[in-house]
Amino acid sequence: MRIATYNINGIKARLPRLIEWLSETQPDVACLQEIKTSDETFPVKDIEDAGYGVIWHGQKGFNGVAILARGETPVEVRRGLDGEPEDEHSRYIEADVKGVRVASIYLPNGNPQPGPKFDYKLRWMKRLRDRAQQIWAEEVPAILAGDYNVIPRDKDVYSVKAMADDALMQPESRAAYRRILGDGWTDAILSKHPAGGVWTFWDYQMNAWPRDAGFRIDHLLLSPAAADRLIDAQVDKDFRGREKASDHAPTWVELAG
DNA sequence: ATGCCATATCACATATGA
Repeated sequence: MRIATYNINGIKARLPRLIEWLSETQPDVACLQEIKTSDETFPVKDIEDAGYGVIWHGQKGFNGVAILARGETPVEVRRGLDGEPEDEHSRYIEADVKGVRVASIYLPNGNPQPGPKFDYKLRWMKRLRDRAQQIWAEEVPAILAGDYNVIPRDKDVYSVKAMADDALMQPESRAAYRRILGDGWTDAILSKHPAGGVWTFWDYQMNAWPRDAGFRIDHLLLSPAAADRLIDAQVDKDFRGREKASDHAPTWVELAG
């Protein structure tokens, strides 16, 4: 069973690419981020016509997450995180699908730092960890997948110097990510590619894609019951090079069974 | 400090992104 995460940077602009990716790679479950559309305007019919059931948590103009499942509709468990009722960003949706608990996560970018956006990022990461601990206590196979906007290690970025002041690799961002891993979650790409040099994002600017100047910010975190079934973890890098591509590439895990 | 590119919206200018 393959479970993927894909920040598509606008589902309307990316719809042909999304349908093509679903058709070519046939993921069993796909977590999307940055759908950038309201609940009312989500292209549910196009996705159903491609053979997928879907739940989504939209927002006009930016943010927005969804979970797709081949041949069935995910059973929603919750949308949004506790701890900050005034937070109206659509960044989290969670469902039970094909025997696995799956979350689609769009973690705040946090730039510029320092500042209120960075503070929001760190608060959001604490709220995510709180939810992850609740899921952990349920002892279900679980995958927390999405755009974490965190470069975990220096080996996960093309240039430490170029990104040194970016919110994505500040010590506080890394520490918050490490605390979640410290609770026992397995970073699937890290576990299969410990040497690093695996990118999931390439900026549209500064010729980043042709230079292969990327970094790793899209992550799949596995609970022990899911990690026990981990066969492979990869990036569909090819899709970053196509016409009208997202700046992220699809990233996925293959689980036994 | 800003633009570089891209997507979006009360669209020909501005917010957001990473």
